[in-house]
Amino acid sequence: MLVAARELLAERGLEALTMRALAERLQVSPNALYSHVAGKTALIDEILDGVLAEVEAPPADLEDPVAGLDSLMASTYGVLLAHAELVPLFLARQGARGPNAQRLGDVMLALLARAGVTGRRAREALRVLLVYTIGFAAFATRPPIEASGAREPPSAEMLANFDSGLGWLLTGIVSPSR
Amino acid sequence: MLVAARELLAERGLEALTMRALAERLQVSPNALYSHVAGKTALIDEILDGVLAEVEAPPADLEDPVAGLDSLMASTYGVLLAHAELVPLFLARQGARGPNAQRLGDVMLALLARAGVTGRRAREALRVLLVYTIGFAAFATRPPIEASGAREPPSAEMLANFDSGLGWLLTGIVSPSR
DNA sequence: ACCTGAACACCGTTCAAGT
DNA sequence: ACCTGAACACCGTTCAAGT
Repeated sequence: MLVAARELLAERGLEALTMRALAERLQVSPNALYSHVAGKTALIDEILDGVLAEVEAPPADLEDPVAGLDSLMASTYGVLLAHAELVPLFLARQGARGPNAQRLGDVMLALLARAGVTGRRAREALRVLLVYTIGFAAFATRPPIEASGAREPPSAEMLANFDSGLGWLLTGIVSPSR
Repeated sequence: MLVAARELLAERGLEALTMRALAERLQVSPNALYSHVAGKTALIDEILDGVLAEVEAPPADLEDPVAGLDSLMASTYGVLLAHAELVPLFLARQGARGPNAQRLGDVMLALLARAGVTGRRAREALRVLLVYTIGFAAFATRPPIEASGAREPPSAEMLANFDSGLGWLLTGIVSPSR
């Protein structure tokens, strides 16, 4: 059922992911799905969390926690772009919940702690980094609102721009608070 | 019709904004609404753009364009928080379209130009600032995904955190490119 | 355990017709 | 110009019943 949902999403997009369409693809009646999942949002949560399994942990030989955060968020960004059709769902659900999201959050907090950022400030930094990453993926994925012309695919330039902003944020996060 | 929609939104939230509910509130049949607006998303676009009219332009006696951007984004953030129930819509629509959004974008681009940021880099900076501001409003507005405990209202601390990140971003944006 | 038939309570939108 | 009645083509979900 999860794989059928992902196929549907990949082939026909977000709006086509409907319990009824999913049932039809599985050659089953719509309500049969409720024997396997609590509801549509539970299904979506499972899909989103599954995608996060693709995020790569920073290389173990990295001694610099800030470089680790940089690497981790860049990987997350890449995974989001690779599943562009899901980005609006990540936005709507403000991330994901589930074991993979939990693990990702823990890794981020550990890296922040190693960088000397703890407690409330660490939780705030985590929020900012997630907002930035998911938000950027959303804008890279769909045309910007001032749509002036060409609709480009996620470009190397866009990725570079993401990296710049990420660097600015990380610098600020680990700099001494005012 | 627009005021009725805003009332519905304020009183009963996002999910209650339905063409049928709106029609009922206006004591009119659902399809009658289509004499006044092209469809539901057109209605939403009008509402979102209307909210942006509340954003205050930076004070005219500010000679520093970066301070102007700081002020402008802070005002935008405040307006978004004041309409928390609309933030998910801003996310979904990735901003707003309409005269007010247009004007806001133009002011931002003018300030960026005065700060020496033009062309593609200016458009990217605009995107980043919007992503950051809307994304932060979304996270300030609803519980974060790692929801560890208390659900706080948008706090002074959250606003301070927004300001910090905004400062980091602005610093990076106007610093010479690598 | 997992499915079906039937239904409930909704949606947004269109069309023809009325005033 | 602005409205209505009726309908279309959908949704997610529940319930009772079957195997």
